[in-house]
Amino acid sequence: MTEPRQAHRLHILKVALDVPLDGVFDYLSEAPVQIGQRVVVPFGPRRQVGIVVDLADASDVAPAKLKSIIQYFDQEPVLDGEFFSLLKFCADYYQYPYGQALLSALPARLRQTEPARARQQFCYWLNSAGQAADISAIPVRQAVQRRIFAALRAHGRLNEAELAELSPGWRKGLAALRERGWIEEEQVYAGLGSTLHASSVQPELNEEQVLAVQSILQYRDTFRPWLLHGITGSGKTEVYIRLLQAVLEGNQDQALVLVPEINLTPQLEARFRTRLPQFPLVTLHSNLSESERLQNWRLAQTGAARIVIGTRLSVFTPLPGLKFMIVDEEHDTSYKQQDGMRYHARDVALVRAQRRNIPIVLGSATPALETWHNARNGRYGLLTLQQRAVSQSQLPQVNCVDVSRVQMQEGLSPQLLKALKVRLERGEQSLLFINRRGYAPVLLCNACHWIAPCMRCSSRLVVHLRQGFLRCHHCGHEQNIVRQCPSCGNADLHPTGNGTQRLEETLTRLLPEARVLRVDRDSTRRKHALSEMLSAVHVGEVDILVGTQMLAKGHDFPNLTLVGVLDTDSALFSPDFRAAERLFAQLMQVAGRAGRADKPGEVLIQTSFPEHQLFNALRVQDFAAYAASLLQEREVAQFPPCEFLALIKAEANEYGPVQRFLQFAADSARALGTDALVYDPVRPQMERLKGMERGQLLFQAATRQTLQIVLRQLTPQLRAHPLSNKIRWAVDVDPQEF
DNA sequence: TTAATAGCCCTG
DNA sequence: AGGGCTATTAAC
Repeated sequence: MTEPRQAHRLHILKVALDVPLDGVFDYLSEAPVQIGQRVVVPFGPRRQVGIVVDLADASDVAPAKLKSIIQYFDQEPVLDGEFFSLLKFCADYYQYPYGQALLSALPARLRQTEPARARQQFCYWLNSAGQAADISAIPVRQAVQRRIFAALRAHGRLNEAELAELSPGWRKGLAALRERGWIEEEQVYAGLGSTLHASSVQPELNEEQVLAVQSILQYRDTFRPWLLHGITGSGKTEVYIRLLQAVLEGNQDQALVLVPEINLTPQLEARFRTRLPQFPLVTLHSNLSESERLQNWRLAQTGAARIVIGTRLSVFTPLPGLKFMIVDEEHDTSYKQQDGMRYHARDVALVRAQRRNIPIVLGSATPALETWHNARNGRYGLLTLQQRAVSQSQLPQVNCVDVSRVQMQEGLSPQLLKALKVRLERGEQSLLFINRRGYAPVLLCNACHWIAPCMRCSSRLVVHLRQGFLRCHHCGHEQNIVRQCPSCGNADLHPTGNGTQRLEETLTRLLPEARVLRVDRDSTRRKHALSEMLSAVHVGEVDILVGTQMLAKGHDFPNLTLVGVLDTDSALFSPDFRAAERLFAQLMQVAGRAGRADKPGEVLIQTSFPEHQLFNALRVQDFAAYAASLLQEREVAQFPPCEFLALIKAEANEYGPVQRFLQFAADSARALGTDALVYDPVRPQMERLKGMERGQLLFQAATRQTLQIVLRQLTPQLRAHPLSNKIRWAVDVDPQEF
């Protein structure tokens, strides 16, 4: 790791820029500059933000070409060597230009040429006059003022986040107190968190949890990946908390916790904040404003934040004291970046842990097959939590309903309807899980079987009856509902199949006494809609929840005892080899929603294939057995995790150039004499998307190294190809979607 | 990627 | 000649 050096007599700077070109650019510098510093440079006719990655005293570039730095951000903390080396590794591994990789890992504010200003926040306390004052001096009607005053008395110093919890109108109240001359203030780095709700209650750990904590703590300051395999409710979070406590206590070290999406961050964050109030904590996710993001990132970079909870991008956050990492729900697909540099945050985290020589814990109830494979072959330590730590509750009973053998009523089997009625009578809650939002997935002509297609995608338009339009869920295209079949002129067009809206409608009709709530992307678009809905469920204002996969994750509903699953069969025979793995993970997760407290749960799955091994494994909640059978399939097919894949994806207005470009790629790769298996260019599932014709080229190899060798030589050839600028293309190493 | 400019057809 | 368009090229 390179320490920042001063440029004394050296005056050539190697600057990385956010441009899709290999290599860095040389600039002249009049002033001393440090490696890791941000600068503004002239680049062609424009100005760009750059990062100084190296210093030199000579340049290969013609002296006349060399330009000077326009601006130095020399007041900012510099980027450290670990940041450079991790992104260098990723740029190489994922075939992405180094400069772009570096810049894309920075908060947006730092990619702009304007000086970056983080949000300034203050903390407040009572000065001696305030301490001497009495609350009776504040009129009773000034409730906010009184509350703030009382809180400052009780807690000493309060930051803005803490004050905001007291009242949304805290600024006014505080201004009034300041007016009285009672307040003292100081700039503070906010986001670090609140100690208002600190809790010192340490729940008792069960044996498995104790073993997990002890095992992991045996190997500090060593690269050691652990799979913490724990079913929903088995107490993984408590294990994380104990580990963080042990790792961070009594030092200045830092820990990074990766989470899949903002959706479940608030819960984890809240628990960490109450249980670990002694460690300043910041979050990094896309819901932050840019100034908050920059501030939190800086707190991480300077070491002020001891715990960082973040989504995939935060895996690159500079953390000088990083000693421990957690990747929660490590199987989650949102860890894979699907554009730009297509990195997998879990894999990058593993690389980072290895280079830093620190332990890393991957937690999941349904690990990715890659991770499971490594745990089974001993490369990762395997720790299992099988008991449900939350209570003495039992695992849910999983049953399949064979939909080919029963008379269905608008998508609902008699068994499922009956089960719903039973919960209604008992005053318990049910969840119906259906992965299709909208009213009906297709609009069908009964006479000629024409189906309303999307003009820009290879997909069907989904009927949104209430809003009165058809919508493509892939490109967002909307149009009025067609009244007459454009193919045969028939006016007999029917919304066919079940979506969340229709299911909601059906339930309201069949079970009029039930209070039905639909939770999908459409109904939760409003800012706090989801959390409002979830709390409505919690206080018992809802009997039946109808929802998409967004309900599968991380929400506990103690009174929920039935989960019905509709329409899963498409994933069972999907051409995507990971579809079944994902379905299994999803069903395990939904099953975990049922019967969390002392009430036993039931899961009813409607399927035409009740004997499918996936359901058999689900019935006994046996991840290991199902994983073993999947692994066997993958071995035969030579698919991951047994072998490794890379994909070149390309798209353009017409398929012709896409095909020619990919054929060139295939021919060149073969000409390079690679050991990788180079397939022929094919069209993906979704042949056309957003008006673009798509194609892809698959590479398969026994080792990552083999793929790396061929891609390293091939990518520059592709960049130089005449079609390179006419089509859109990208290399996807370890692709997740095909 | 961006943006300047080279080249080209067209009109007048 | 000059407008308006696309293709090409350079960027430290």
